[in-house]
Amino acid sequence: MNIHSYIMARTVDNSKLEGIKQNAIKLIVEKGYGGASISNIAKKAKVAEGYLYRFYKSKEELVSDLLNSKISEIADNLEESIQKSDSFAKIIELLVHGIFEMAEKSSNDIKFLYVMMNDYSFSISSTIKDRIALLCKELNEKGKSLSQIEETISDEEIYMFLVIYPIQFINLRFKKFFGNSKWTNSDIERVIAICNKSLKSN
Amino acid sequence: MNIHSYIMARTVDNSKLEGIKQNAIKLIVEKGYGGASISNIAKKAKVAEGYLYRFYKSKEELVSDLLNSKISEIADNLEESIQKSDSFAKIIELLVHGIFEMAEKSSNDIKFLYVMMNDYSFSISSTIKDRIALLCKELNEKGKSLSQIEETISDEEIYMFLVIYPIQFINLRFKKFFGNSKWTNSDIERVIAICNKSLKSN
Amino acid sequence: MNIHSYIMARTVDNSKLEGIKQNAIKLIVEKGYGGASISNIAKKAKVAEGYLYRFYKSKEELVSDLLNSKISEIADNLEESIQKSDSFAKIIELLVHGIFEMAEKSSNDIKFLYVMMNDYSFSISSTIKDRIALLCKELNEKGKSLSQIEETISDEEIYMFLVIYPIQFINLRFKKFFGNSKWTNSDIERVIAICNKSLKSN
Amino acid sequence: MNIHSYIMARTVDNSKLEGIKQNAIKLIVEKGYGGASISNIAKKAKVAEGYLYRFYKSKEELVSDLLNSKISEIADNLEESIQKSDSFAKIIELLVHGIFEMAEKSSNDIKFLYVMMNDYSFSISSTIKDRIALLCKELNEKGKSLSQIEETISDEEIYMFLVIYPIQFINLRFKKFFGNSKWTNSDIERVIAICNKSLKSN
DNA sequence: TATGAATGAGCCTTCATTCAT
DNA sequence: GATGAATGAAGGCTCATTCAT
Repeated sequence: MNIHSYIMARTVDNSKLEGIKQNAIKLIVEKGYGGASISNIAKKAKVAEGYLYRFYKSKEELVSDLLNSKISEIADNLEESIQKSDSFAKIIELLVHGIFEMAEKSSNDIKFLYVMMNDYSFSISSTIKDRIALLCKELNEKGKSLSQIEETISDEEIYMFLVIYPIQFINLRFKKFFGNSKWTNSDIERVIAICNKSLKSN
Repeated sequence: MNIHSYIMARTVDNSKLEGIKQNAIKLIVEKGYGGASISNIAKKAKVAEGYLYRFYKSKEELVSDLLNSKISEIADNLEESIQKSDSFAKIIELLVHGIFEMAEKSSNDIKFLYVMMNDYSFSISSTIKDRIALLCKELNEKGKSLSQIEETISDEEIYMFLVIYPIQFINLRFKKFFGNSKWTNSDIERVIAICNKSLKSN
Repeated sequence: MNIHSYIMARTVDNSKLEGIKQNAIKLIVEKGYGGASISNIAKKAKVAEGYLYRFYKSKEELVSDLLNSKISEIADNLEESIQKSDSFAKIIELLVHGIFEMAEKSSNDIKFLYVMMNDYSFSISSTIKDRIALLCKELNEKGKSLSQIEETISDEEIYMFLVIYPIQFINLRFKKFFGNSKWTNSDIERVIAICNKSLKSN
Repeated sequence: MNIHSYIMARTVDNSKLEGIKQNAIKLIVEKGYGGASISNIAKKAKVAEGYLYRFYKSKEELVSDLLNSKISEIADNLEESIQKSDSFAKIIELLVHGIFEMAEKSSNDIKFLYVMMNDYSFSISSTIKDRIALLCKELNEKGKSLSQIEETISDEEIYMFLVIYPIQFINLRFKKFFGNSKWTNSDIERVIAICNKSLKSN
């Protein structure tokens, strides 16, 4: 095997794996975990049923990995937002925009996150949970040291507003609970404003 | 047949249906919709598998009814809170306490609500959705007429804070995401304070 | 209990049993043996499910009895036709008319007979089978002694023409295999003519 | 993979599907549609239960296909008999022999046909029904143009004698209604003679 | 007598998973 | 690597039958 074919193989491979992942997410969102059969996922990803088992040893592992990887994206987003900013307001802005971008780019991803995070049968790996908790703590401390967030705010509340609130908002829109689906820039600004108002010291 | 046995019969009957409902909720929370098999539900409820079909014509109907009935409890709670109060702060207080009480009385119910509301494969009946939207609107108008909530607040945001936030908070605790499970009275007061701060005019 | 109520009871009783029988026949014809559930039969007969088991110890027994009783009607018809006639042609005429009348009076009965006779999972009691065979033999002998049927005709052929042929013809019509459903008097005459032509000596 | 194993693979494969078909037919004949469970069919065919669903999307489809395919054999038989013959008597001879051969080769097939054709819950595809009706018409016209069958004979009567009569006769024998099971060559000749006598002009 | 609640075996079907090719 | 035939456990659901009332 020469370099060329090696690169080809890798390319083909990754696109196939990516197809599996995306269709798994899509089907789980649409039909739930039980409704997303391996057979359907494979069919939509144009891959043989058995192929999937080269990467994951079970359906559960596939979904678990997917959940952890998508949550990690949120954590990455959080981390970057912290690193890139010097004020608490800036962090919120970056983070919330980041989450909305994720929703814009792939609505299924954010729906998937929404569905899977709010569940007792699947759970996020404790490593990632710890990472997120730590980032919330760091953010909280930073905000307080800058006197930009209220003293009484807990790490948990940081998480509630910066992670849960945007995800819930976006999915409420997807579900058209209050009629309007999707969102405008002013909706995003509004979410940012709410977070600011709720957390910041006055 | 005397009165006693009559009452017994009725009691036994209702307790069977109640057992089905509660064990369905419990199993769905623990294992998800797919993981909660009719066979398991029946076994735990100490009832024959087929018996369940006297009340519901399918598993889906059972779960749908359960979801709608639990959501209705929240709506009832909301409605009562509005009726019993004369200030916006009082409404929030009653409502949030009501939700925590529900969680206290039956943690599975609030977990079930959390799991099922955050899902794309099951949905709340539009009647109940409309009812809740209307109550949020009413509440918003009332709050604004009393100048107790900010002018920019939407009905949707009322819903986000008064319904979503408490449910998310409670389940975050159940999941021990930030270490501590359960909650104290001061946690409840804190949730109320957050809602007030976030919504009220200043 | 006085005579009046006794008669009443019997009357009610028989009508209920009759309802069970007729609805069983109807449902079996429409949906097959498996599709005719005791629950459905009872519902249509306006009787409790368990009531049926006062008369028959199983669903199979019910259907078996029904089959034998309807076959017996054919046998009775055959017997009467023989007794009432002095020529072979007259017998055929009476018998065929009798079968068409049965179909006219209750299409379900003749359909039921058609469905159940052509089956390997249910069978006619050997007593009735013997009775019919005997009647065919008697008829054959009578026809031959009168030199009205061909010498080579067997008892079996008598049965094929006098019982099977009319039943098959009627049901072919019910099924509209050749377009036309139901029949006219001339269709009946035609069946009689065919039987005569096929069996009689020339 | 060599040619031999290739052939083997194909053989095994077809034999599995064939096993499913034959055992389905056998069990339906023995126990009726409801009594022939997928589980039993699969067990007898030495195949996993689920395997069946690679070929048919439901039990009903399996049985429907089987019925239509067996009826088609009769239609093929009819068609060939017409094509190969120049006289009406020859057609009858070929056709009746063909049906008896089918019964000889696989008694279950003819029993299955007998059971399923005489039923109101399953029905032959209208395409095949039309084809048979057309063949009967063709046969009738041919016979009449040759002055070999009576003017009054209808297409329906052609069907009654050439298709129904032999099938009914064979199954009457299988059921030993008149004692004797199976048949001899002279029985076959007798069926042919009856058909001729009944239909032909004199 | 008559009911219908309650049972549980068994049905059809789906689907995660394995493995020979 | 990649396929998809084949498996069989388990799922939802139906239904004949029993029995307390």
